[in-house]
Amino acid sequence: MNLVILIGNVGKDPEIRATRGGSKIASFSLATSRPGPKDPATGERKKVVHWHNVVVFNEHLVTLIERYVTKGSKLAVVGEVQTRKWQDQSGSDRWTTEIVLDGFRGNIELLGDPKGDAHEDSRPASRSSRRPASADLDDEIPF
Amino acid sequence: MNLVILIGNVGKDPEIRATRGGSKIASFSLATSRPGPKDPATGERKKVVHWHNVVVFNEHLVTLIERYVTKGSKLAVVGEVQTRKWQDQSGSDRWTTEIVLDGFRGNIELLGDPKGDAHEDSRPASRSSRRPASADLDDEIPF
Amino acid sequence: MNLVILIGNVGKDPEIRATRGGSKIASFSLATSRPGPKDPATGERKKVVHWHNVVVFNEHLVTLIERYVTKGSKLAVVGEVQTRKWQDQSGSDRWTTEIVLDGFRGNIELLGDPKGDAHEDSRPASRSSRRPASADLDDEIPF
Amino acid sequence: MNLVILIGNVGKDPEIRATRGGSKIASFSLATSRPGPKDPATGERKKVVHWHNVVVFNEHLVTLIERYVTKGSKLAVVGEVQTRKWQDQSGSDRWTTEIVLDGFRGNIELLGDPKGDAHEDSRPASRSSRRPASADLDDEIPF
DNA sequence: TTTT
DNA sequence: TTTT
Repeated sequence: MNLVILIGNVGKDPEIRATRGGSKIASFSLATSRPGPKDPATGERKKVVHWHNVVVFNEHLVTLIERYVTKGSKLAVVGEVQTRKWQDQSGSDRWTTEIVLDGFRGNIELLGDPKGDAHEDSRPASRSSRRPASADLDDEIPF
Repeated sequence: MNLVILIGNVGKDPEIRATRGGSKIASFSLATSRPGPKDPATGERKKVVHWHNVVVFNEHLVTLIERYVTKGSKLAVVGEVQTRKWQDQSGSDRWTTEIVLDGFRGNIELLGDPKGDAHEDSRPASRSSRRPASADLDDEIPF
Repeated sequence: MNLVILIGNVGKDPEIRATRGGSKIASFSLATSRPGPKDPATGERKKVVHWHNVVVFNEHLVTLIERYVTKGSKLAVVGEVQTRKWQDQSGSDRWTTEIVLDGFRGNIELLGDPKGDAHEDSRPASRSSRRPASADLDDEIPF
Repeated sequence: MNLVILIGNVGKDPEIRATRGGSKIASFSLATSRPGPKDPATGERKKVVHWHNVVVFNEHLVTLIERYVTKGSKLAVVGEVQTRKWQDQSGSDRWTTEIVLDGFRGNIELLGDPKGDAHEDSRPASRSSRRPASADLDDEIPF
């Protein structure tokens, strides 16, 4: 078993790229945070933040991301932890760890966007930057 | 939320080290595996294996690891994904991702060891290398 | 291991009661939903909803619930599944299953309330029904 | 999100039944346990046990259960909590909560059986009661 | 680097 | 690099 559950906010607009095979991959960074230890001076808790690289191969989820996820979106993500090895320009081994959503593994739940409207399960309002109304997949232009 | 659940096998005997503060930290690698895609030629499924670096700060769990966990042990681990930044010898930024078990966060369940006896919830049989009978913490008989 | 993770909406204002020992317990119902199968006629997906009885023994979390959780709140909940046996008025055995948040087990993350302001990690705005300013635990002003 | 992860032991041999549609359903009880509070008299921790009703609709997993799971098997189970309503003989409403493994949701990992051989990922040894060699799906009799 |  |  290899299961990760994260709830957090997206750091930048997701990147969508295509594989040589023609399928799409989405990737984005996600910040999870929790209250840290109390500052003995001020009595306040600073947040402890961790950043995660999320990579999505599941076609349905890539479509969801293209439509609804932007910088600042709050998401719940279910995936797998994977570390892959690569070589840097000097030929040394390097490792990168990613949260991977692939095949039937993995899920995403939309929990709201920075403008304050959560659209989980609902038809989204217009999303100027990424979501011109004319591109809406379920609402094909009626003329 | 930042929650990871892994079930897998320990790659080497865990390392135990002490912090400057005197508390103990355990670390080990854990392999999770799942059936991969079918080989079209042989019809067999190769396993897909992922390795994870697990780091344990929780004192109770470090004790458990010292007593019962060795190379080959099968474990369930509940923790948090954390990526930390460090500088390599050339001064470049590098990142390492670990599965961290800290404070009340995190848990370990023993699911068996390579010799085939699972000791979850039971008093362990002797564990020659790591577990001389005289070191048994619950059964201190000093003579 | 016995771990449940739910994200959903609270069905009614939580109930808070005290044990004979003087500690507080919070309980509420939580609805999780996911897209169901497509209706072949309309092509629409109805939501499939499941309701859960959540019971919270953890003192810190009870305080959080008293302050911030009302009917409609969206929450992430981490707990344990527990089924307990009881006798109905005719003396027959009955079973009730609950999602229990107890001791160090269990956590709650606030994901927004029906009025649209998520207060995760932030000082809440006034919460008329449940949250008269004078009851605010961090701002005790006894006059 | 509605996600449950259990690790425990199967209480009885699973029951397999067919739906009117011809598909198979497996069901079994699973006991999870954890160390309870220390008995102040003896200093020992009794185990706290919880029983769960697991129902499996996923065809692949039903096959796995038929082949490998018997009373005493240790399993990891990933599923969903679902409560359904029914009427008892007097016509009163009753509720039953189950851990459901359905569609792509849900997974099972074999962690060992009571005879001590874990067969996760491996071809099983003979399993007298449920596993006559001639019924082995991957090892069809070659004559 | 593990395990079945 | 996010969010409240």
